[in-house]
Amino acid sequence: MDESHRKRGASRKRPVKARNASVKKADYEALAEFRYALRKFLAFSEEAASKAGLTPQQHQALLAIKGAPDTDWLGISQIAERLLVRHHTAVELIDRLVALGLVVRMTDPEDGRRIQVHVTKDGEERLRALSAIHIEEVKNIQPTLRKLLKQFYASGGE
Amino acid sequence: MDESHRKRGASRKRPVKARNASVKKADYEALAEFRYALRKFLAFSEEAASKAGLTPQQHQALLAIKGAPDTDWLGISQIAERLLVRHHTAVELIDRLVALGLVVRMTDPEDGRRIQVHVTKDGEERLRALSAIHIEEVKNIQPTLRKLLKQFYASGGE
DNA sequence: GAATAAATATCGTAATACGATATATATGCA
DNA sequence: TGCATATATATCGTATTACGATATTTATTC
Repeated sequence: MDESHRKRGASRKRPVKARNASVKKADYEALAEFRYALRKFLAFSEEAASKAGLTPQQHQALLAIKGAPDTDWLGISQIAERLLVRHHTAVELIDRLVALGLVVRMTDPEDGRRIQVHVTKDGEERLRALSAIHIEEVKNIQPTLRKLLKQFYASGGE
Repeated sequence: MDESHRKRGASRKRPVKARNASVKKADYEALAEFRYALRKFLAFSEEAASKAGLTPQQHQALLAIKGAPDTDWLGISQIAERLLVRHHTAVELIDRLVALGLVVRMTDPEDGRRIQVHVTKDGEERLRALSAIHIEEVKNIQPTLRKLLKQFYASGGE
């Protein structure tokens, strides 16, 4: 729809910003490959979590808590932030993790509204096993990912 | 569950593969950060697709088709493969895209069982706009992603 | 100490991926 | 040729889960 604009742009010495004027076959291929790689990694992660008896979100919640800088617990809202979901979604998620005995709720002594979500011994063990194989996997896919990212250096711009 | 094995391994001069023996705080943080970055990118993508009137999966289906090497169409099964979903999930997904007028079904002249899913003019335009901003975004997050990946070079091993 | 804000919780709903199953076409082989 | 089996796509009912709307509890402010 911007063909005419491109033409006008092309009449200048240098087009200001070609934007979506030219997205080439190679660009689609690069994006598609990149997304496929991400999906593969995410699928690997889901499979691993599933084998450990966890849903992907449960795994990510545990990781968010143990991966928090400085502390070993998080509040509901902070978990929601890190997981990019709404507060009440985090509430429900934590409900299920509590039911599984993988986290516990403790009211914050300094603010009665807030609760601290702590990972239990059992939760920590499962997360540790999962994390170990994830580190391996990230190492494995790193070269592929780097190669795919590199394709975008010269892409799409003009 | 493999604690005993670890113990036995630890009695050797050098543990063969410490695996999940030691996953440190920094490892959890690195994994958590990495996943957060992926979520952010995926959220950006969802938002962009949504603004274009598409679900994330619809966007990915269009991208998979136009991003297929050598051809400009794909069969249902191939779409399912690239999207890592079951065949019938892809069928339903394509149903919705057909309803939106973004793709069309054409029976393959060489195999009556197979159908070719082609992207329409309208579908292509939407995908082009989406792809342009995605290329921009990937360029933007590249440095962050590379930095995060780098953290895994020395991680978790032993 | 009443009003407002912040954190967490509850409930009903909608979207979608899935398993089980069905249909249509192709292929192999006696 | 014709039947058995395989492959590709389609249909239907179900379960999971994230969400919006709303409620409850505790803090804060003036």
